[in-house]
Parts: sequence; C-alpha cells; structure tokens
Amino acid sequence: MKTLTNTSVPNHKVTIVDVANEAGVSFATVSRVLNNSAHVKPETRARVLSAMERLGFVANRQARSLAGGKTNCIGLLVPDLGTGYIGEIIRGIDAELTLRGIDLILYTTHRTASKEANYVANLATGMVDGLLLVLPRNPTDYIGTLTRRNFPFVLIDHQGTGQDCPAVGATNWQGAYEATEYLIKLGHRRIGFITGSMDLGCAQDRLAGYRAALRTYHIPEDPNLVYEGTFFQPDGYAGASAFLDLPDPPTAIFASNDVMAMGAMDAIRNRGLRIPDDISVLGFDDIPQASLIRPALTTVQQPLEKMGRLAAQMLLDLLENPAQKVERIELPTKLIIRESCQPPRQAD
Amino acid sequence: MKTLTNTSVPNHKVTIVDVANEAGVSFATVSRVLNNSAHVKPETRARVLSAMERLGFVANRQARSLAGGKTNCIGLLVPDLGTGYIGEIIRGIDAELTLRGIDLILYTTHRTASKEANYVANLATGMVDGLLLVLPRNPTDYIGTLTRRNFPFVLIDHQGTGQDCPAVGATNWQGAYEATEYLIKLGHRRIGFITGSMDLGCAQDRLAGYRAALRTYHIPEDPNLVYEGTFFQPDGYAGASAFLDLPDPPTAIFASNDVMAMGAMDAIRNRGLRIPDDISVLGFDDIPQASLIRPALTTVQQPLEKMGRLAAQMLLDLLENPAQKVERIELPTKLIIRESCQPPRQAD
DNA sequence: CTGTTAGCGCTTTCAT
DNA sequence: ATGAAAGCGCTAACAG
Repeated sequence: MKTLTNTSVPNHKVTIVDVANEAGVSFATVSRVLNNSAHVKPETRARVLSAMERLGFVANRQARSLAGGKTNCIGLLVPDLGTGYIGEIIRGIDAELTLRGIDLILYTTHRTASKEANYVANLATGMVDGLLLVLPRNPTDYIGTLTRRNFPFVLIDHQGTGQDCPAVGATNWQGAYEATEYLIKLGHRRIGFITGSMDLGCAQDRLAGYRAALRTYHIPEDPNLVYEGTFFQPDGYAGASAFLDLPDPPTAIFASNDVMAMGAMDAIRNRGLRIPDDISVLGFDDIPQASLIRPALTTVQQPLEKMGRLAAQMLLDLLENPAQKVERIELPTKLIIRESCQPPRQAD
Repeated sequence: MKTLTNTSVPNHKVTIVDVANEAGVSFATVSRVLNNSAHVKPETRARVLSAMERLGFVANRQARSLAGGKTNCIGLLVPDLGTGYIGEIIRGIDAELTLRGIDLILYTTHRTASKEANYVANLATGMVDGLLLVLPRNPTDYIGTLTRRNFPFVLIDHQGTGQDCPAVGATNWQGAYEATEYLIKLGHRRIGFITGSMDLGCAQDRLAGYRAALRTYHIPEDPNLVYEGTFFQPDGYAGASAFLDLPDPPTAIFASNDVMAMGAMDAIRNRGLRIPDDISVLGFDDIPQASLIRPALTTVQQPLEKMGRLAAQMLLDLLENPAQKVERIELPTKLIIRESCQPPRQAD
C-alpha cells in the first residue's frame, strides 16, 4: 500500500512563501518559476523547483486566478449526458484538455435556455478561462456579451444564425441531403422525415438537406411526411406512428437523430411491420449503439469525438492568442450503410 | 433578441464594494448578506439585495474561496463517459448539485490508476470541497491520505476492500445471484459467465453471486464457462465466441454488464444463432439502450441515477457536518425481464 | 535576474 | 446591527 505525496507536513498548506524560504529566494521568484517566466537564472529555478518538490507544493488555483492569472479551467456546457452523443464529444474535448493539463468544469443545462444564459454569465466572471458550448440553445442571448468582453469561447454543433463566432460543426445539410438521395436512389418516393428541435441550427439544416434532395429528384414534398420532433426517442415513436396512420404511409423514415430512429423502429415493430423489409429507417449521428441494434442502423455519421477535440484545440489556441481570426469549421459527415434500409417493397 | 444582464456598466466588474456604495452600507454588510448572516436588519438586507439586482452583481467564486470559505465546487472522478452507465450516475449527481448551486469539476481517468491518484492529490489541495469517486480503481492508494486529511469524499459503486469509508453501491452479489437463479429456473444448466474487471469490487461480487446460485442448485461449476472480461464490449464478443467454440456450449450467457452482453449478442448472431431461441443472453446495469435493442435485453437493473443522487447528498451532508458517521449504502438491484432469455431449446 | 509593493474580491474577527 | 481592518495565495508592475 503506497502513500500519496508522502511529505512531512500534512496539515499546514504549503504556499509560495514557504517555498521561497526553503529555497532562499523571494516569493516573487517562486511565482516566476511557477509561471515559467524567462527571467529566472536556471540555477535559481532548479533550486525553487526542488524546494517545491521537497515541500510538496501545489499552487492554489483560486489565488492564481484571483490575482489575475489563468484558472487553467475551461467550462463545458452541455444539454445533457443521456444519449452517448454528448459523451463522444466530451471524450474528444477531454483528450485534448488532459494533454495540456487543463481542468474541465461541467454544466448540464438540461436544455433550459435560461440556465444556459445563467451559467455563461457566471462562468465568464472568472471561474474559467474559456467556454465550450455544446448544442447551444439561444446563443444569441449571450454571444454578444461574450464577444464584447473578449471572453474566449467556441460553439460546438451549432450552425450559426448568422453570427460570426468560433464554432465547429458538421455538414448537416450535406449529410441529410446525401442520406435522402440514398433513399431515393434505393427507389423510395415517400420518405417520412422526423425533425429535431427546430430551434437548433443543425435540425434546420438537416430538414433543409432533406427537402433539397427531394427537390433535386422532383419529388413533391408532402407536408404529412414531415413530423416535428425534439431529438428525443418518444418523438421518433410518435412520428413513425403518425406516418403509419396515413392512408398512404411512407416506405422509408429518415429521423434527424439515431435516438429518434430507434423510437421509430419500435413503433414500426409494434405494428407488426419489419425493418427493412416493410419499411426502411435511417438515422443521424452514428452513436455507439447504432451499430449494436438489430437491424444495425444505417445512419449519417458525425465525427463527434473529432469535433470535440478540434473545438478544444481552437479554444486553447484562442486562449494563447486572443487576436486569433474567427474560424468556423464544418467537419464532413458520412453515410454509414448498414442494415436498416433497402428498396421499397413494391416497385411503383 | 434579448440581452443578457442588461446593466449600465458592461466592462467594469461589479464587486461588493460597488454594491455597498449603491446601497449606502459598508462592504462588510454586503458580505454578510451574501452569506446569509443573521445579523443584518431585514430592511438593510433588502436594500443590499436590490442594489445587487440593479448592478447585476455576481459574486466572485475564487475570491470567496480564497478568503477562507468553500469553493462550492466538488470534484467528480469517473473512468470514462462511453457507455451511458456513467452518464446516468452523473445525471443523479448533477440533479442534486444543481439544486444546491454547487459546481462540478469532471475528471476522466480513462481507467488509469495513476491518473486517479494524481487527480485526487491535486483536487484535495483546495480545488474542490469534496470528491465523488465513481468506480474507483485503487482507492486503497489514497483513501488513507484523504481520511487523514479529513477531506470529504464518497465512493460510488465500489464494494470496499474492507475499508471503512463513505460509499454507495448496489447489491451486486444479490443481483447476480437472482439473475443466475432466474436462468436456472428457466431450465438452463450450462450458463456462461463473462466477468468484469476483476480488480473492481463489483465485478468480484457479481461473479460470486453467479457462483453462489450455481452452488445452491447443485450445478457444478465449469471453469470453461467463466470468461474474464473488462467490462468492454469486445470482451463480450470474445467471451461469447469462446463459449460457442466449446464442444458443449452454454445455453445461456450472463454478462457482467450490458455492454458486454451486447457484444455477446453480436458474436452469437454472427454465428447465425438466434437470441433467445438458440441461446439466452442476460446483462447487468440496465443502461438506456438495453431496452432499445432487439431483442430487448433482460438485465439486472442498477438504480444508477439514484446512486448518483444519494452519493451527492451524502457528500453534501458530510461537507456541512464533517463529524458525520460513516455510511455505506447498498441500493437494491432488480431483475428486469425482457426478451433475451427463454428456456433452453432441448429440455435435457 | 531578483526583490518590493500593491492589489485581485471576499470572509472574518474585532470594535463600535 | 454595522463598520474597520487584516489577510487568503498569488500575479504583476516597478524598482533595483
């Protein structure tokens, strides 16, 4: 059984003053060493470092930040942790942050816009050096404030509503377009579409992609074939049920995310219909379980982990060089063909 | 387009001094109001409160904590975010913490014991007021230090290795016992068991529960029918494959978590076998996707969200009253019967 | 290169 | 019930 940081004095907190005494320098010098200031004689630096080691010194984060330095924390706002979707993004963020020794403060907004704004206000008051916002709800509410304050942040998975701010997303429009096109080329003419929360840019883009593909192939859009959901599984169930109740139900259903696609599958099966024999289902995201369910879900893959990693990199760059040019990056989506789609039963 | 905290002075940070001036009191009084001190005349309090409101005052966390108080942050150490399992626990923790306005600092150890110890050492130095450790790896390494320092923490999902410290877990032994018993009563005699990481208490307990049930029903244990996994999906695949290669393969497979159960399902299907017709599969955890896959997974449910919530409550209580008696709570598991198990094909 | 001196925004005695 | 004053541990000019 090993012991942790097995130093002599366990109670009294070791401060830079203690280190300074131990090393025989002023505490300012210790601070310099702490901050990698160039103006320290290597020999002195070594002495300080060894004193730190000996005393088991750990810098006090709050004090550093209060005094005007960095907190070495960045804040992460996510809507929730439920679906694995966010988990993938966080994995990427985390990988990048760990690499640079930066801590992550996590806030779950539970999809409440007011909470989101509140958190942002709070965080930007010094808790963190920068902000990562996943699937922001009403960014317009606070982006202005953040920008004005020159507070570094980057949006993840939000196709802006015209605002010019750092963001990384995926090619939602393109992804939806290609998926719809795939369905059409399979022979489908009546394709039900279940949207996400339409206040989210990505949801709008996906719907737009679907519509564009329909237009390209001269398929008139049937309003009955678009069901407005909110990215939750029950929406998928309800949407598919509504489609199936139609006198002329679709031969394929394209859900704006995998979770809703799974809900749709459930509804379809509950009617005694089979996938993909009777009806095809296509999702969006490619969350881990998409490949685990049967039939394995054909879906549009978003490079979630990569998006997270990239966003973290962008933020870190912004932190180092605030004058950085604003970048908006869209990572490519990719249609992953698995088992849930096939040509419609009766060729028309 | 609304504006956030639409106050007059956007740049200069509002401090208690500003509030004090605005309210015509000393800044000490403002501090008292901030801390709900009893010794403030209601009228004065009201005046200060309204001044805060007017100025859009937000207390600076670092300053409060530096000045001797709490950080109002608690640290959460988790192995990873991959499976939804952890997500559920966090959801519970988060619910409780949000209620009390406490922030969450998230650390992902990626199942590395050394990282874990490191994080703990760092965090216990003032970053956070308390620690929540999910599925701790080598708690023996640091529990001693933590206890000695009187640093509040609670373990989640770790059946102690004899140490007396606050913890919340589930009845892993019981859960595995009942699940195995269910399989036996269904008529199964050859039941393959895929273990979790055997350095984790919960994994050991589940295996023990399985064995105990076998013993109760006088079924001799076949070493070939126990495959050692690590809680990851590929282990389930490999384990099931190994079982299926046996001259006398099992008629049911009990995996120590749902993710491995899904891996097992994959392997089974890849052999052209059907679930549950040819072979039954049973999991553990009841993660969200367990009910979404087909066949829906019969599994042992852990009250994940509740565990998280309870652990947070315990920690918060500990924070308020450090003299608290050490508690170890085990929440009951529950067998959720769905579609992945049925009696074995040929009654022997 | 290194030491001195002010604060950062707040909590907390100690007076009043 | 309220004010004054002394730090919490550290960074950041400013001197030397």
